[in-house]
Amino acid sequence: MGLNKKEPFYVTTPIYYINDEPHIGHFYCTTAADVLARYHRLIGDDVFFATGTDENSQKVVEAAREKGIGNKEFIDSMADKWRKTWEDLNISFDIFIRTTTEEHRQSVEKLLIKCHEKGDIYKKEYEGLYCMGCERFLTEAELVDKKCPDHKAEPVLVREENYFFKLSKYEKPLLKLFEKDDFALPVSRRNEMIEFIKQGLQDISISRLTKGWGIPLPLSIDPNQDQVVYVWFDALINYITALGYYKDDEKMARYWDHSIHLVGKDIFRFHTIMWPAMLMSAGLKPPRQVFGHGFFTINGEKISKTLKNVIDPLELKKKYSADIIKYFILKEIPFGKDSDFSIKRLEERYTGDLSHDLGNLLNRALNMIEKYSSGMIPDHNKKSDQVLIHKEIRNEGTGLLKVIDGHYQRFEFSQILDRIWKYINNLNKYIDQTKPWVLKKEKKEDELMAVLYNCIEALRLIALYLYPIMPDTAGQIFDQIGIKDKIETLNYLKEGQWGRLKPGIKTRKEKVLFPPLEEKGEDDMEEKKIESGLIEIDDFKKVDLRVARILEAERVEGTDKLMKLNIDIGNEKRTLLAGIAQHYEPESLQGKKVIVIVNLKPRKMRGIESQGMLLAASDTDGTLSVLTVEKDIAEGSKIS
RNA sequence: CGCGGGGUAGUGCAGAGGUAGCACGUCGGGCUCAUAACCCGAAGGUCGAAGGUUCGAGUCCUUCCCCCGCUACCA
Repeated sequence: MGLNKKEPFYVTTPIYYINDEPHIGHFYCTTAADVLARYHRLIGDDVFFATGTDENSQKVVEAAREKGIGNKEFIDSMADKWRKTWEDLNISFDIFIRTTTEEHRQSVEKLLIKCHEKGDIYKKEYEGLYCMGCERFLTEAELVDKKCPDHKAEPVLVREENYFFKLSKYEKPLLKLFEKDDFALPVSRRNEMIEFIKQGLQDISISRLTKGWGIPLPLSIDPNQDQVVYVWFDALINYITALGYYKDDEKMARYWDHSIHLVGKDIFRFHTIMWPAMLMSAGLKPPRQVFGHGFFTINGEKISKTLKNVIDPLELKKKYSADIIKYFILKEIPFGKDSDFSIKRLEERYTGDLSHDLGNLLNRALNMIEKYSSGMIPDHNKKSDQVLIHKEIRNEGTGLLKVIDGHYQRFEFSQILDRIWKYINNLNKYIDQTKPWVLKKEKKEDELMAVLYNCIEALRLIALYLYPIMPDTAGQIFDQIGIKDKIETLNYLKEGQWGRLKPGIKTRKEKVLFPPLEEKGEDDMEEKKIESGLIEIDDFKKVDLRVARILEAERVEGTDKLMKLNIDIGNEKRTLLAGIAQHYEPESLQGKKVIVIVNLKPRKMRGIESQGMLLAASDTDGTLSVLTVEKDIAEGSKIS
């Protein structure tokens, strides 16, 4: 790595789970990979950038059946959705990997056979607690109340004959791998993994009895052909399928030694322990680097489908451009840490940093050039280079190139933006100090032209530096300055020098960059009201509240809090679940008139569908009281 | 319980032994090229608590408190 050597560079995102909908967290990781890819292309490296979808999960079958379509139809439509999402968000991936392709099947087979030849795969009967939701075996220690903590379902005792991979054999080589201090980042997570290995590794099951979906084990390993490869084991292999491992493509030799996996902290262990071991077994090198980034909360809450706080990046893009979102997520979070995502913060950043600092700077510089230099880039005034204030602005600008490179090597995206913005602020200051409008009045033409040139030249550098993170914005700045070249085609090192901008070019000031948000209209107002906690009467009217009479109540088996209620809402009877079992006896509820939301989207819990929600009040002492009506009133009565 | 992360200005964060910093917000001033913008200045902190080490402690040690995650049955 480094600015002077041109090297191959291979960056990957995880392949995303095909049943998921893309959300801001996926976008975060993918953006980081995109930024790295763009930066390395810019400095002249030979870049390959892979992303894709993980499609061999058992749950595909269920999901397809639920939708009433074929498996293939389902995965094709979902894969399409993921690919389109990234395309729409201007992600510059080179390949989109799908694990249901024949190529991937061949990769998996090839790698497995290598591991098998090495003697690292064996058959063993296994008995364990299997969670259908997770598609994995759980240990006793992981269970909460005998249930899977993620899926709240009791795992089933499964006895299966499976194929195992000798992970335990690789403890020492793995520890050795971790000695390379930049193999696994950030350091905190690296240390955790080292501790984990030191506690001893267990062999892992890598196959499941077939249920008609997934990659069959190679014939030479499983003569019965009744097992498919465990989805996790096959998923990791996508990273080499992308390089044509199955056909010994030259890409494998070219890129593999330069691989960087960006992954979420949740799957860091798979990528830094299991995956390297698999590769070593197959006679391949481990990945060069794995980076585990942090997670977002949304307005302080964990991203969760049940909380309905999943933010679709494409929805967000309708109001804020991809560049704006990218700026925000990379600026706001030190890569590797967790942080919060909120529209309020995003808008604050937009107004302060993008609109007022950068947008306004470009606008004022172009305006002055139009006014004082008839829209032409003025001549580069050599004499001014000796004046301290001008010299400083030049040096800071050209010096950034190296500083930024250092931050890229360490994945410090927020620092890159910090440094660029420091420069933007200094430029604003520079204009204030040199006062071009005074120079004009005093007819100091030479100095005026020097200042104008320096401003616009500095903005050219800013655009250049900004390109990997905000490609559209950078392009627009180039356009408005009047430069015809596309940034991605330029020689970065050369363009990072001062004075590349040729005098005499006509500037092309267009629409202002990052206009104030208010102009965007009513959506905005609504958003603000919600943020401030105020709602419109119409918002309230969306909620259909009714009086209901409880017919029967019973505790839900195996839960502390859930009570199953059969209720009568006048024209129909319904079942709903309420978390009140610790506060009420079932008998005492019978016949009670209570208040329920009847138009709430039904939701299944513990296998029972709850068709509504019971309203109750609770205080900080933990007292809970169900809402009821003050006079007897017919069930089904509307509340408004 | 245990293991991690964290508690620093109104808010969001940085700092890891030597005069408490940044951004936003607030207040005051300047400027007029500009997107009610930009620039300058000020106010604002007993750095979670208590003890200790040290000439000197956000920074090291000990104990404790609180928040968050691992580990969300409040649909």
